[in-house]
This record gives sequence, structure tokens and C-alpha cells, in this order.
Amino acid sequence: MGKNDRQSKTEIPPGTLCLLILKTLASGPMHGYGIAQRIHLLSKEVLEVEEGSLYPALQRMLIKGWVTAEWHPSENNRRARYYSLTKLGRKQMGTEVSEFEKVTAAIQRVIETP
Amino acid sequence: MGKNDRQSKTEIPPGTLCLLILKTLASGPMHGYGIAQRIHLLSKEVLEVEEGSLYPALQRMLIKGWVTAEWHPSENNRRARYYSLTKLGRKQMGTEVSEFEKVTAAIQRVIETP
DNA sequence: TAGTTTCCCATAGGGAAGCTATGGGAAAGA
DNA sequence: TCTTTCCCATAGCTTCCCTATGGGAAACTA
Repeated sequence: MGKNDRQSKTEIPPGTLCLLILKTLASGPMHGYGIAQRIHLLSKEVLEVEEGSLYPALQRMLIKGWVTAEWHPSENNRRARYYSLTKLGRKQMGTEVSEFEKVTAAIQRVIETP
Repeated sequence: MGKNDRQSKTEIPPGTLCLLILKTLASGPMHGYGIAQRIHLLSKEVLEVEEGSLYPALQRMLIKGWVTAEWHPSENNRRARYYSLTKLGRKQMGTEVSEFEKVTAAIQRVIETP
């Protein structure tokens, strides 16, 4: 593969990973691996969250108080760290969703102008 | 203002600035200042392109061969550098537009899942 | 005509956040 | 026993935008 293939794979646009994680956790506590799978599934295989992106992002969100974490065995009986949305995280989610939609709509307007 | 106000202003999401510039230039050659104004206008004042973002972006696009530049006096009789889309730039625009729409739709699916 | 505003270009330095590469450990299945 | 699957995590790099800064020329303004 070439060196300029940041474009060739479908990646998460910078700034939206947090939003995706927050939204995913809104449906209940989940471990990291599960979050990645769910995003992959819900996006119909378009979005792939790399583990090297996911865990640092979760760390940042822990520090900011948007999520909390607890160790529990997973459904498959592995050691797993379950993340939950905090009240602050839920608020942040709302902010990011509306910001995303506002900016996306604005870009669409530019793009769709003939 | 605080120190964490990358969020407080409406900014260009990383990765989309090129797309916006390419699309803007698709309607004809334009100087940098004009590009910024047009994006601001078309987005209904939502998007603001800072000059410290714009000119480096144009440099990158020159290097990649997506645009060419020529000096001409502007409509206001100032010295101005007019940028034009190349064939390669037009192709890149198409790629980025479809990528943007694909990824945006995917994120929307995740966001809108109850 | 001196001063200010508007227009227009450009770089340096810094930070945020993604990616690749890497490493590990434990359960399950072959 | 060996491989696969599941699950966590860090280090180092790169890209790309922002802030801050600087300059210069036309045009308006007092």
C-alpha cells in the first residue's frame, strides 16, 4: 500500500469519534470491543473504529467525566471493562449531536450549491 | 474566553476544508479572501474560514496539483492571487464529496438509532 | 494629507485527535 | 497443544486546523 492511504480506508472523521461513542453508550453500558462492533454494525460496515483510536478516546472521556468504567466478566466470560454514560456525558452528547447536524447541514449547503 | 473554546466557535471540521475550497473553486477562479467569504455566505454564516487555515490549505493544494495560481488585480484593484481548479482537483473534489456523503450518512445512522 | 479602515497574502508555533504498530493475557475451540 | 477469538492498552507519528503575528497597498475620512 502507498503512504497516502489515509483516504483509501473509510475512517472516522476527526471530532466525531467521541460523538459516536457517546451515542453508542446511550443505549446502555458496554465494553470497548462491543462499542467498536456496534458502531461498525449500525453504520452498515462503513465505519471502522481502530482499537488504537478507541481506547485513547475512552481514556480522554474518562478524564473529562463523560463516562465511568467498571470491570465485569463479559458475555463470553472474558475480562472486560464496561463503560457507562454519566449525566455530564449525556449532556455532552446532546451538544455534539446538535453541533454535528448544524455543521453538516452548512457544509451540505456549500456542496450542493451549483 | 476560556482555553477550551475550540468547541465554542463554529469551526471547520478537520478534513472538510479542502472539500469546501475545491467546491467553491468549481464555480470559477477566485482569490483566497473571496473563497473565505463565499464559504461564509453559502453556509449562511455558520462556517468561518480563518486566514491561518485557508492559506496553508491552499499551499497544500498547490503542491498536490489540485489548484493553480495566478496574480491578477482584484475587482477592488488590490493585488490578489487567483486560484483555479485543475483537472486533478476536479477529480479530487468528486472523490471527497462522495466520501463525505457516505461517511456523513453512516454517522447519521448511528446517531439516529434509538 | 495624515490616519484609519478594508482588502489581501503569508508563515510560525502549537495542540488535538486520529492512525499504525506493538504488546499482552485469558477463554474457547480444534 | 495450538490457534483463534476476544479484550485491553500504550508509544510514536502525522495531519490539519487554530492563534498569533506580520506586511503591504488601495480607498475612504477627517
